[in-house]
Amino acid sequence: MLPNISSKLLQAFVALADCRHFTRAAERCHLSQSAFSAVIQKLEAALNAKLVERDTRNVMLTVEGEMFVEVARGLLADMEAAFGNLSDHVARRKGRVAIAALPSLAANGLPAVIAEYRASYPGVKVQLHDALSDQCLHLLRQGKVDLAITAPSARLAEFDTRVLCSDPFYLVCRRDHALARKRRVQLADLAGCELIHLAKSTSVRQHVDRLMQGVVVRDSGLEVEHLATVAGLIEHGLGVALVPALTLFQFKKLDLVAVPLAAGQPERPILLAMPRTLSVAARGMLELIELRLGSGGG
Amino acid sequence: MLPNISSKLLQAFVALADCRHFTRAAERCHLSQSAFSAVIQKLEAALNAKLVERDTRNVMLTVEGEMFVEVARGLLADMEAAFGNLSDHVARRKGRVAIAALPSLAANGLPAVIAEYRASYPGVKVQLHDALSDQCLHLLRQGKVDLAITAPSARLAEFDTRVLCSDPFYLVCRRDHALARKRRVQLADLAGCELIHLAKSTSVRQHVDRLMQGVVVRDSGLEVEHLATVAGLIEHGLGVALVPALTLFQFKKLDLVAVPLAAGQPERPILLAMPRTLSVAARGMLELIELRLGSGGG
DNA sequence: GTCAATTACGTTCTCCGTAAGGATG
DNA sequence: CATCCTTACGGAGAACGTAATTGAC
Repeated sequence: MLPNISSKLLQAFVALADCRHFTRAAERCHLSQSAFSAVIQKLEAALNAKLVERDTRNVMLTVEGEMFVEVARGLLADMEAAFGNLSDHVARRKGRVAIAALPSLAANGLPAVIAEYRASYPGVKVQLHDALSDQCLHLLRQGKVDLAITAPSARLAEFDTRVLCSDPFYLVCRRDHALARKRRVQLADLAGCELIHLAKSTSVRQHVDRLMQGVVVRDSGLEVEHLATVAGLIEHGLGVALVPALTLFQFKKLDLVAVPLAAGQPERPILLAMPRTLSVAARGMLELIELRLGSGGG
Repeated sequence: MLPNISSKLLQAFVALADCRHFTRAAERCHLSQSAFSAVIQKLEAALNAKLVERDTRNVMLTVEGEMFVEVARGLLADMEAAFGNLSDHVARRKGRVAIAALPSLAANGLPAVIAEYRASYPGVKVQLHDALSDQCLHLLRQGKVDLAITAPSARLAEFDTRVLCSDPFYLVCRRDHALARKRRVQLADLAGCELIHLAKSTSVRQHVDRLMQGVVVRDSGLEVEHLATVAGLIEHGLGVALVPALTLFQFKKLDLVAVPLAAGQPERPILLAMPRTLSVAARGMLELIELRLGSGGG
């Protein structure tokens, strides 16, 4: 039905309409005059309409030509806008990258990366959501963010993931606790301690359970949802907890001590999760994040 | 700046976006699968953007691809609308023809022609202005009409004109006038009559002056602007007049006699005047008018 | 092993520039 | 006769199809 019209044909016709002169219009299109003539004929054939009245001395558009030239201008403008827009996105002069990240990373590692990215690509809007891992995943699933920096979860299966870095565990206890003085603690040191747990659904809890296989602790019976609660419980002498380094900021204001585990213990991986296709802008951000925050890089 | 994008490329990409499958999309475009693959690559190269993520097993658009496919759909829709519209005009399924014609022709010859035209091309709007020759010319110059059927005028030089037919002169007189009985009158018969004149600016007057060269008439001193006035003057016995047949309708209601001039006398030509370019619809009307009303035809 | 996209390659067609032709003022 | 659009023609490059290749499941 629709004939094969190219932007070149339209540009040629618009040039002719502007110049009303084959030779000059041909120059404007960087074509020989005869090639240009052929282009116009091809357009007329494709549209099955005479667009130009040739008088060998005068060039004038037919009524249908006048009608079509306005359409052609519109189409070319649309094309140019579309191409420019796409080109802007590819060149990262435009666009948006939304990131969801665990609060600690959002507060510590990411700001520098975002600043660097914005300096390079000031036209790209960067959005940052600080959220706990569940919420990160939710935002990713909703398509609200392009990248999520979060802890592992079974529900990440539908996304592409890669390990960004890993997060060592710390023992958090009161200043007067027996282990508070040590520079590092062994898992065996925890034998007999009362451990305060997070809910079984959390990835932290699952890691801790794995770490503590074979170590006998006293059952505190305390299993709560929020780290702030954990902190309060510890502060009141109800036990100790094992938490990843990136959550320690939740304990900072209190008079508690965080002691790193001895080297060689499994750490909680921090993942970069993303949908299977990324915008150019998001891919750039991904690369920068891996470069600056990845285990390999800085 | 703008790369050469053709509707074929856009259609191919839209087909791919719809099918998410090279082979099926290729079929839809009536291309071999390899040619289709090349088309997509060409589009990507032209836009300098990766539009499709190929997995050999899965085809999925990139973010930029999703962005562009909507644009492509819009462009194609615009093209199709533009092409359809143009095509409608060329096929005379749409359009407008406006005609200005002398009242007598508008009332007598044209209605049948217009009816025939509308039966053939019911989508084309036909507008008819009945107007005296000056007004016809004015409408033509304003671009309000495509065709004018009118009497000669020096100011028609800027337009294309062709003779449609010619308009013989009649003597108009009272029933009791000496010449009222004759079946035809010779110019010499008018010798000694009092001739009532139209203003010198009118084409009728110029014709009459040419006809009457060498015939001596009595000077009535009456020179008026409107034929209705001429009629009134004749009715009251103040003279006679020579007028073209197509103006006789202005005398019909009165008790006057119109006698044709003897054969062989110059007649007033009736012209078809038009701008140098005509729409397809107007050209069709022009041809029909010449066929039905022209001296050669019906 | 099969399905599906890409690459390889030869044919055909299109596009383009040079040059000759023809119409107009 | 000078201008300017069209036609003629030949070579370079693009487009296409067939067939071989690669890759994923």
